[in-house]
Amino acid sequence: MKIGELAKRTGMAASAIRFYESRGLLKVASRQANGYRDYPPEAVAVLTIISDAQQAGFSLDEIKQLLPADVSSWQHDALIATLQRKVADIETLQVRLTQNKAHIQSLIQLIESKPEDMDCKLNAARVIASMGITIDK
Amino acid sequence: MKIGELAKRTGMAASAIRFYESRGLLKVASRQANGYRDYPPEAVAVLTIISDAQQAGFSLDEIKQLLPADVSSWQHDALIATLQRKVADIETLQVRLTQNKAHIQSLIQLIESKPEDMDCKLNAARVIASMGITIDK
DNA sequence: GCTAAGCTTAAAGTAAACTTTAATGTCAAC
DNA sequence: GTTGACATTAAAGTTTACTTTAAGCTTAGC
Repeated sequence: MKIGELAKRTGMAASAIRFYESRGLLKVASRQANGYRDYPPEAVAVLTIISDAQQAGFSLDEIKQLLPADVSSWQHDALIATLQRKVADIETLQVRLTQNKAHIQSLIQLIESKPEDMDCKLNAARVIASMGITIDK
Repeated sequence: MKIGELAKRTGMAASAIRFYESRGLLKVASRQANGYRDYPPEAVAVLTIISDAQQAGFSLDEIKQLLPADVSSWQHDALIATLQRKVADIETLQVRLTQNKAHIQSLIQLIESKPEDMDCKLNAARVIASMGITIDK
């Protein structure tokens, strides 16, 4: 498959795919007789992994560590340790998000129940104060 | 409080604080007689909000929308709409994180249960294949 | 045979979020 | 009264993750 189709299938730009190759995340694609890159179907899966890992908060360098050029050289323990660190990171972020969400929701409550006679500035101050208290770590 | 102490208290670099001011996230600090920035204690809370919001995946521009320069000019409805959009964003992110976490965990299971007699390449291929399947959106 | 779409490359550009640099000013301590 | 820590500014530099550009092949359709 040529780069355009791979791009279409993964939703990525062809330029991004070439970029990943240049950064060593993708092994150098074989070429057709005309010099065009020729990808095997598995390339879709690899790009999907890259995009998913990115969404999970991995940087391209981290992903590169997870997907070394030579697949057969994966280091069992290092790989597991990395993955476990990521799970821990995700859990930390989840706790954070849950708290922030609760705090934003109580803020919405607070603003919606704003007493009509309370002047704008006081209300704003109250909002700020509540954010300071509730979003605080 | 001067910028150095604010930096120490928030764990941010002074240059970052000046940068936030320049980008309009922080209202322009008042100055001491000597020209040094002078911050009220609340500045710590505001910076904490900024840092928390960032960790939750908000860009500085988004945070700026949440924390306009002139606090007294907050528009009730717009504010609530913004906050509700943020809750929705957080929920989207939560779903994604939950999925990614599950996928990483099943990957760990898979790698840990690697049959001893399975050669490296086959195992790696299995891992890749499973990532394609499991991490897929 | 021509045009348009799609491929190639290297190199430059972009956006976000800062940091670093350089040149200078202030202030507390010795 | 000079050293050293901390402050100021504008401007340039950095990193990440790409995109865009320019200039030039290849290929499919009319």
